[in-house]
Amino acid sequence: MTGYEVKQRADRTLRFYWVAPAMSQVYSELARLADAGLVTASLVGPGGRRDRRYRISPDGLARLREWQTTSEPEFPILKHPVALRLLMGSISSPDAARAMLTDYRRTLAERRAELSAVRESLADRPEFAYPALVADWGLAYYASEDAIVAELSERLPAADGSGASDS
Amino acid sequence: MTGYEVKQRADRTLRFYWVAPAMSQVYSELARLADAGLVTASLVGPGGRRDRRYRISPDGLARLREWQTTSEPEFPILKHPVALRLLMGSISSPDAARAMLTDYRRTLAERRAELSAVRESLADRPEFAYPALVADWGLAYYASEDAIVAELSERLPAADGSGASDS
DNA sequence: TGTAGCATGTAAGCCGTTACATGATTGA
DNA sequence: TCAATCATGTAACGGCTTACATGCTACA
Repeated sequence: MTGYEVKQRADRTLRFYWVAPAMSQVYSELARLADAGLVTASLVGPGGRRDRRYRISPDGLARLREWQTTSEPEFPILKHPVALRLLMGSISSPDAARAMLTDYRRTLAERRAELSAVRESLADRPEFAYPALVADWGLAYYASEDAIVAELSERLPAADGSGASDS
Repeated sequence: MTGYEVKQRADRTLRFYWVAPAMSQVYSELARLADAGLVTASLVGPGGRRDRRYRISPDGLARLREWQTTSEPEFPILKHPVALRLLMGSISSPDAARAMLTDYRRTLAERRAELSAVRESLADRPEFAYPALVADWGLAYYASEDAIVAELSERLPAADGSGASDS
């Protein structure tokens, strides 16, 4: 794949479980991997274009496999701007918190639809069995997130004045 | 609070929804906030120790409130090393994937117990109503995570040779 | 002929980490 | 008296971002 294609692939699937890397990072990382011999590059394109097409090397595949099965996975890192704001809900009004949660459910629904589309494109394709499992994982996460946020919204105090104290 | 106390607080609650910052970051960030006038520092301690105790300033509180209610929260960022490895499950054996998921459920249970303890310490304390809501959010997440991982484990192909192809 | 998409990079900077470095207080 | 905990910082570096910069190809 070219760097550009790697970026497209990452935007399609990787971003749900990791980060969608910037183009600049894709290119610099690919260059580092090539230096380390973990991928090989070839210049391609009819008419001698300077597109670089990368392929994983046997060494790279071995290292990837080793990383995958031997190294201990870290615990997932979550950075949740909505939960972070809710944590300090007491400095503002319950209504502000409620509105924020409602908005969040909306964007959650959009994300869910995007991942659903990915999941459908993976159906009945044995070569994508693992990506399909992971997509289902993501969909389950979004479903549970929507359910708990709905519940939390209801548990928020009814509208009255404004913020109480915190410590 | 002192920087040290801020760090302890972050380790106790913030780490479930964000990151547990390194001590060094707590101190440098506190210094930046003090420079910006968003917190005020006072030297304290019997006998003239040089402990710095910080307090949020009126300006800081106003800015925090503004950030909380006015700024649009980003969508949560998840970095999930287990999902990332599972995504490429086809380069190794289903058994390796199964073992990884089993391990993950174990550490998930530990985390869940830790957050449960925090949640219990927050019970029946109206001043911690919002932190309690957020703790319940986290507990719901861990519960759903455990359920879906158990299900995915079962959907993994039964043991046979080793890895198939991927693309 | 112009614009959207394909394609590749460099530079500066932010957020967060680990490693390094220091010192006071409490209590076994 | 020694170890754990409280307490504060600096330096180097990693991963990732935004801004900046360039040029080709397909097609409306």
